[in-house]
Amino acid sequence: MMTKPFGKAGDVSELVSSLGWLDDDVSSVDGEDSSDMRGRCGLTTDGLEGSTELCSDDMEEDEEDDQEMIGPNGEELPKRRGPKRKKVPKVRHERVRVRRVKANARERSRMHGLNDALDNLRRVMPCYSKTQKLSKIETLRLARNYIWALSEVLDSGRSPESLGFMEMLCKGLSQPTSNLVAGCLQLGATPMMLNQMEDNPPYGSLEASHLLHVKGFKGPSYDHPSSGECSGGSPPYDGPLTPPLSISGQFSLKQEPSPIEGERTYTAPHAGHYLSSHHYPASAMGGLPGGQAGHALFRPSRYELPLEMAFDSFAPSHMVPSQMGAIYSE
DNA sequence: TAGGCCATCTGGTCCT
DNA sequence: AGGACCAGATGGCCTA
Repeated sequence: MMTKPFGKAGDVSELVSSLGWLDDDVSSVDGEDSSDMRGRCGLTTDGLEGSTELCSDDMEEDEEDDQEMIGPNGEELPKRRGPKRKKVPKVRHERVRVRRVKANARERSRMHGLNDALDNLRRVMPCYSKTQKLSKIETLRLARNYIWALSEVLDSGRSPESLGFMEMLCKGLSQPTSNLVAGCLQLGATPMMLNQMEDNPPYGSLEASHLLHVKGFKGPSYDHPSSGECSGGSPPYDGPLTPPLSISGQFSLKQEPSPIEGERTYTAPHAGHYLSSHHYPASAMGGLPGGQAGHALFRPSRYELPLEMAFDSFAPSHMVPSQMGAIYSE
């Protein structure tokens, strides 16, 4: 990944300076810390370049140390009292810089690991596409809902094909994401699913979330992930990771309070709210809009379709807009 | 142009 | 001392 110039480092140091953090007195606290702080001045790209300009201010201050202080009106100010500030050797600055560069690299690596984990999480969500990634926050919300919904299936025998299941999945999600999830669950073996077949490598460590598809899950009778073959091994890859559910049940407008988000209220449905924003995943239509290379993040609003088209593709034949109340309502 | 999302840098804190 | 983790700041990219 390319590194970017850290353009505001100078601004920060200015701010810090204006706050007096770079005052001479700082040197009496800890030489390394103060030099570390001053070392931010002039940091450019990743701290890899610009090492020569690093801490140039610091050196200038060192020189000022030996000069007479001049007041705002040109008058001579008394020489600063107190212990003479130690000159921080360049070697130390270099050490600090190297430490910072290494820390940056570690931090990048750490964040990449975090993003990889998030990607793995995306792959086991009910709607996954390599080319249309859910945002981080939406991924986490959907994962939470997914766990919650699957737990409900296990505990209460609620059918994963019920509207309630999808409602649980969509609670708290943005409307575009809700629409995406709803679309995925209803479309079954859609182009998106085919896309996943191609996109997904064998990936078995999170099989619990595939249970609806992989194991032909029908309800509580399914082996709990904590037992049997699902407990420790990695079952062979068995098709798309997303459970290709088809919502065959009648939509109801019943709103249940969320046990995991009590503060959120889902009010009475707005007529035609479901898919009302016309947001529609292009991959569900069999392809992505061209161009826009380099930005894989899911931008649902880019894939707008007229509401009628969306319904034609999403909704079961028996479903009418008036029945599709507040899948998502906020 | 505003807003959302992201990657990166950074300093602070805690732990080993 | 150094690494992991965290949160704030910042700028880039993209879309509406």
